[in-house]
Amino acid sequence: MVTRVETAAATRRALVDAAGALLDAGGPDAVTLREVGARAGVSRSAPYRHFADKESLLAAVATEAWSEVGDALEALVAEPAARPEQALRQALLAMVEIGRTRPHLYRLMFAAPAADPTVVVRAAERTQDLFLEIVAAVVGQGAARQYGGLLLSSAHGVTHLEISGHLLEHKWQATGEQLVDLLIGLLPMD
Amino acid sequence: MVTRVETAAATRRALVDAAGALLDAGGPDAVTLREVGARAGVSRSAPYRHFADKESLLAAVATEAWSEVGDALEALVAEPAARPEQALRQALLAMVEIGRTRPHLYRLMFAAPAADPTVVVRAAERTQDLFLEIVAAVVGQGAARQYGGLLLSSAHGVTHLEISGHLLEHKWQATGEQLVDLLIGLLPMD
DNA sequence: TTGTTGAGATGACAACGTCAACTGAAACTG
DNA sequence: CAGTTTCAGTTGACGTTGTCATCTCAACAA
Repeated sequence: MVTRVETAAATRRALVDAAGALLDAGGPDAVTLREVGARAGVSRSAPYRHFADKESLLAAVATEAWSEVGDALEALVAEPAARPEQALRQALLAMVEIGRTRPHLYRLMFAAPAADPTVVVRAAERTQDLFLEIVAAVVGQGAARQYGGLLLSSAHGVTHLEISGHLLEHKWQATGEQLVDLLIGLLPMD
Repeated sequence: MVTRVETAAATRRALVDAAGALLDAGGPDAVTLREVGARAGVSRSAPYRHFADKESLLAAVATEAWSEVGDALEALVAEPAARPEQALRQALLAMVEIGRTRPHLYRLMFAAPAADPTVVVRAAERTQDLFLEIVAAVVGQGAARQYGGLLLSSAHGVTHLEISGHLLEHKWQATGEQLVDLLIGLLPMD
């Protein structure tokens, strides 16, 4: 027996998945409501039963991506972490990694704030709370707040520059990993 | 006497200016070829006499923006610069500044690489060469290449995070300026 | 059973990027 | 000078897109 709310939830899932798949495969322009609907097995304007408009659908995709990053960080925090700076390194490289494997999704996560940015920002906030914990284990509770902002910004900058083709390796002679390591080396250890 | 090449050049200028103005005023979605043409005093498909397509027009806007940043850096390099780290600070804060005043243009400058990214990248290359000089004056010629990549990435990350609404001040208790100063303070002075 | 609800389908519309065909004046050629 | 070419610009049209109004119909409530 399939209830109505069950099929509705399943459709919503299929819509978000389809949008994400199209985004990965062909970039933002490839995400059309018609194609999203087709892949989800419904028709072109069915998404309007689940999202206010196209922007809201994309916001849902971004929110899920942030949640996944949050889960990864949560795993890092949960571990014993003999070497705190190793956990920090993994956290920063996780950003570089997702940027490389899913650049369009990464861009979406940092897209221009929507009319009502609360949904995406709230998901990002949890992520940054966890990140703050990881940083505190390295530089201490007191300095974590300022260094956390710098570390997050730098890792994002490295990632975003790299997927934009602006991190010219022949000029800087540095990969994303090397820049992350260089940054961590500059930190005052607690 | 107005020659044909003169009016053509003038039209091209007007098109680029109109596109930039529309971008600043209403974001990427507000830049339609029809409106660009109208503001430039020509009609909807006139831009195709000057640019291959809409993407090429936007690439021209981005290229000009990179040139302006390059000019600003050139002025910094030309000065005597009693304190090299002050020049570096100004260079980094220039990125934060343009991001704040013209966020949509800033995003365009770091947009996804086009099919043929050579045009934009070449303009960015000059900018980064100048930036390399400024960095070398602070950390020395040898270390400039690795630290330059880090500094550029970090400043971009701070700026991009800020205009994306993801640099949560209540969490990190740090403005863009403070993060830039913090980063500079970490550098090994030559 | 009958009425209500809400997910989905369909038709339609305006706006958009883009192209083909056309126009006219400047620039060149003899 | 006349004839020809070139090319910036216009207009008409086409396919695609996001979105809305309307309709359908199965799940639920009474």
